[in-house]
Amino acid sequence: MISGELLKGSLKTIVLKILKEEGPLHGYAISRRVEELTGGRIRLTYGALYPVLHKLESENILITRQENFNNRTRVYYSISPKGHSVIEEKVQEMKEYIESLQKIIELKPGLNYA
Amino acid sequence: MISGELLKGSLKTIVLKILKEEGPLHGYAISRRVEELTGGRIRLTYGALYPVLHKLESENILITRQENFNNRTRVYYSISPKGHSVIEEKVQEMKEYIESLQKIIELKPGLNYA
DNA sequence: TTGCAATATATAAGAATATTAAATATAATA
DNA sequence: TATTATATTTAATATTCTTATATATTGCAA
Repeated sequence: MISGELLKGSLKTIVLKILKEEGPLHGYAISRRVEELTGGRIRLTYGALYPVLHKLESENILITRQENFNNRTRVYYSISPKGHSVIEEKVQEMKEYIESLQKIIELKPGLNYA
Repeated sequence: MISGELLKGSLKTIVLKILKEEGPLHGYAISRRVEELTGGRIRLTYGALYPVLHKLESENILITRQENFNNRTRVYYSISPKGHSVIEEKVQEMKEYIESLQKIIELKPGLNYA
């Protein structure tokens, strides 16, 4: 698995994008979906995931709906009207970030300046 | 500029890859090179950069050479023998991470499961 | 039928890592 | 002369993640 170090800062964008395209989903399902999409390489720990979901809800970026399923509570999250523009920004930012990282990762041996 | 949030966890790999391909370089030059490569989108703040360089040196991943240039001290960093294998791992990890992020970012609207 | 894995959410303690700001100092340029 | 660029360092603070713990049900296998 990819070290959690790299995940820092991306978690919010990952959650929002998944919810935008495939929501409403509950926390556990988001986590499984990310694992599935990335071949198990990215795993969202619940200690990080749920606090992020709660924060996004408190910021009115996500809205929730509670349901009972087999006596277990499920909290379904989806994007609020306000949330959509936030997601577009976050996704755009991540695309630029990925492009930037690729320019560095694909560097070939160059001149040595010293 | 890209929010620092995303940078977390990537900084070390960025520094190591730059030094591998274009080192030896001093801290200030590393920062400028990253800015140049990413069109100003990634800026390494010195409060983050120098502590990382010091840490990598203390872990024997980087080695240093001090020089005087116009009465200013420059500390040139380069990769130690031990460092090369560390870099390969880090770069490979980042490649996989980028691939994983792309799978999420490129998601198209799908079935709504709820 | 007993125990384990999977499902489902929540939160506290701690570690790691970045930002911001402040300090220091010289050279080059306007 | 004042500002910008060069060059490094460190402390205080904020953020964000991991790990561990708690709770509780369902389904499957031994």
